[in-house]
Amino acid sequence: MTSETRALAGDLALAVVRLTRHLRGRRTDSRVSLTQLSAMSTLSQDGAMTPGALAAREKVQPPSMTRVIASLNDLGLVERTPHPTDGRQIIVDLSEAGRELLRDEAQAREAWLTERLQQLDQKSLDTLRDAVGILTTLVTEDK
Amino acid sequence: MTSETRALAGDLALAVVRLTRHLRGRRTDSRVSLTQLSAMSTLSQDGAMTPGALAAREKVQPPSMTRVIASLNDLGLVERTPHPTDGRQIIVDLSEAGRELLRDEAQAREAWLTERLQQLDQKSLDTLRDAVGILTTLVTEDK
DNA sequence: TATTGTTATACTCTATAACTATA
DNA sequence: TATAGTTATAGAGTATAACAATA
Repeated sequence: MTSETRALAGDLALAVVRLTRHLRGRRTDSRVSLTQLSAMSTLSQDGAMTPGALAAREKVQPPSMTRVIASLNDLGLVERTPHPTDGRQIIVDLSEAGRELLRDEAQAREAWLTERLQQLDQKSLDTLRDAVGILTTLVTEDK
Repeated sequence: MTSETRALAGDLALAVVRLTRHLRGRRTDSRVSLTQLSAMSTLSQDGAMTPGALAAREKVQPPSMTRVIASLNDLGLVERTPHPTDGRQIIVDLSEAGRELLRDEAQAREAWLTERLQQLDQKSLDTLRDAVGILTTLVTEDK
């Protein structure tokens, strides 16, 4: 049973790594990468926050998030405003263009994956939906 | 329904990308990366083959596979032998050390993930097991 | 001193384009 | 010519270490 779980961990790791390879490699018509979209989704769900907080939510190191924010800022998708009381910090939030992109493009983005999913039966779709919830919990749970 | 599927595709993409980030970033005591392990798994399951064939199975471009094979060769985990009749081709196969690594280390490798999984109930584990099968089909199916 | 964010630097993974050797 | 593999080069995504500004 523990050994089964270990085997499942290995299989799951390979499956998600391989799917990620496809998703990243694929041209999507979207202006943003999955890394950028992930950060934007968190801002949308949890609201404006500092770069440090966003790095923590996304589970990346602060310098990595600095770069993601800079790229999104260059695209006009996020805005940075000074922290009202602490001069060291800044607040990052989605711009109007960022919100619009999430609203209009986010779901149309994964066309390849959507097409694949449409060939599955309802039971498989339900399984994947459940799995997404479980995987999200795995990653979100604090280390 | 189609719109639900589109939403699922977006959620699934974010979930697997985030989990992959964790899996890649984590130090594992293993001598091989997930990319290397993925190629080794394919060699183990499907047997010796040319670099081109391995690139096709793994759905990467040939130059990418060249590098993976070179790194595994440096580690002594795969061996390259000339093709018996076609001087352009070579045959890549796991070495004895490579087989041993897959046998002994592969499952112990994802310690972090295994620990997380052990905190799930049986129903969630079953769901993930089913999901792994579905995800694998998604990626394996020819584009 | 401690904290926040950034800069500097480097490594992995992947790609496309161009090259070499063989068929 | 066409094919298999490699080399050259580049870009994305991530990390750690060192720094600057502020608390």
